[in-house]
Amino acid sequence: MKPLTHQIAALVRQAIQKAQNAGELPQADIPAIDIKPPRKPEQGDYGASVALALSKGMSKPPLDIANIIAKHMTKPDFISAVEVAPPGFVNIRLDENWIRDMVNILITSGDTFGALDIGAGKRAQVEFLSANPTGPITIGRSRGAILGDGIARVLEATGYTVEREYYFNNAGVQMHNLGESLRIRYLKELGQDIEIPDMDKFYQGEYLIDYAKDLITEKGDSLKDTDWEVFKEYAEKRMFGWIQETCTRIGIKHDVFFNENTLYDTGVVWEILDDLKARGHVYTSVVREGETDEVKAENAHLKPAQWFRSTTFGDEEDRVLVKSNGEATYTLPDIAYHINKINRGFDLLVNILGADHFTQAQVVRRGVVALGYDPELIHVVHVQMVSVVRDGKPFKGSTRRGLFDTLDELIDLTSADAIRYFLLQRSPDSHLKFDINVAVSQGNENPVYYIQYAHVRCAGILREAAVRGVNIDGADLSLLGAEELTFLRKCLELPDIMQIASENLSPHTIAFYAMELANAFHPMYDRVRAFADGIDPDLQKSRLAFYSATKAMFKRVLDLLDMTSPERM
RNA sequence: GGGCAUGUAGCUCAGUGGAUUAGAGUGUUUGGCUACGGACCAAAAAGUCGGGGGUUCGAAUCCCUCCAUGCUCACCA
Repeated sequence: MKPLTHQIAALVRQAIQKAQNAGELPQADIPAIDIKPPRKPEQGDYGASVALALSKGMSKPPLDIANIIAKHMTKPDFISAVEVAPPGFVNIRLDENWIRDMVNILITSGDTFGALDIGAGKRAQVEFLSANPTGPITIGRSRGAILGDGIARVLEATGYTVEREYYFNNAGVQMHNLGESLRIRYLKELGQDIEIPDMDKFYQGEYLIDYAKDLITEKGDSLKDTDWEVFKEYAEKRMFGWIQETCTRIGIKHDVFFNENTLYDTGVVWEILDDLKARGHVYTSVVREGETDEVKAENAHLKPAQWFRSTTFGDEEDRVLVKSNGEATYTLPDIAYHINKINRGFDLLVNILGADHFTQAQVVRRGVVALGYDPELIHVVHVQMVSVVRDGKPFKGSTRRGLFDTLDELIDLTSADAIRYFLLQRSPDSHLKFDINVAVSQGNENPVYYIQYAHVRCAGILREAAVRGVNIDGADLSLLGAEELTFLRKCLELPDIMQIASENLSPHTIAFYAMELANAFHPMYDRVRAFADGIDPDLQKSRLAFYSATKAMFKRVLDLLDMTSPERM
């Protein structure tokens, strides 16, 4: 089904047009019609404020306009009443029997409830977690990973065919450093007295010591005169396996692993460079065009590099594509990669990056424009930093040093469900504080339990029903009262939530909704008993049907978040 | 100094121009368990929506400005 607000907005628009055609309202542009629940439930289920916005252009009091709109509104089966309220709201009441029928819909097809077709026939690609495989996944990086997978799930649920891709940066200096670091560990493990070089470049993670030991077990000292490349290959392979293992633990599975190396192997990187040159966007120089003599003198010792004249496309300064030593910077293959993605024919490209990559993403975007491609296809979602807190104090780590704040460690301490929810519940724009103590806790402050407990309670009712031999055949839904209807109204919001989450690439709205849904459930559960003393068999049946639907609803929402739906806790 | 983002209850955060009274969770205070599992429920207190201007019927939301915080401005990736 389509979101109710969109269906109602269409009806309001039709009513305005009918009134205009009948000469009861003057011709005027109709603005976007926003449908929201009124502040107070007794004012109706949904309301439109469009009469207020039309008042000026139509030179009529908003209340009059609202009355005319209401008069021309058609009422499909889901609407029972259209009312007008000052200063000019058009309010809609849903038909209660239609709402009750939600129970049947949820029982029979709850697993697809809220699915939309806005991406039908379209292919989307979500690229996330891409990085040098120089270390395990940290908590900081896991935010982008969870968000990327969350976005992919939302897009799937709203009709897109989705590919999840990992761009594997296995070329470049950092990987060289990783190989060199392993080589040194290997030689040290062999007993050689080697000084650990420049701390900035050396990866200190203890896992490299383990890898070195494993290498000695496998190959003995046969690699002692080998250079860094063999070690890089080995470290990369091990690291890749580790990262994938962690992904599996948290429920993330990529469909495509794209190796940066292939861009070099196929020569695409240099084709892109030639294309940029042919278009006149590249120049060869020691320093940027227009630099002062002072800067020129400082850099006089360098050989010329090749520069992308990105200032043509609004950049603050030009960027190096090929260093004076002849190697490409990260920028050039990154542009080539994005061109590659565009050429694969996706309708939507989503790229999850840390906020620290903002400038880089802008440069790539300008490169795409310079090559004559449409950058609008590419949606970059920047996640703000995660600051990890433990016992009220900042908790920091670094991929290059030891094993601090890894996602693995956090999964060990908490659960995949808790991490999923915590990292998904906030807007990507917010600076997320991850409190390890809260995530670890099994108490009230942890919303994961509150949501899952709703599902557990429903499961408990179903178990009780089985014991009592009660089933839902022939349940009379008209027996469901105001409390149940309030909850079902909340369920009806899911399609709207899905649309917002899909269009804005914001799965956190679903996480919030899950909390609201649980918040609507628990108070009702306390008052609406299925099997307490004195409840007659017909009412037991209808309430059992209702809780069966409720269970399906929580299962659906938890599935959307890729969280488990426990039967017991 | 430039760019991006953030600033909403003690804390963590929703809120994509609409309803005399700005929401949720948590925390605080008070009350409720012979239970379809209390990991729950009920109630209360708690806010100059960072400050100041502006736009209009109407602003937490849009514009300007100032303040504060994070990230970023490499021939690193």
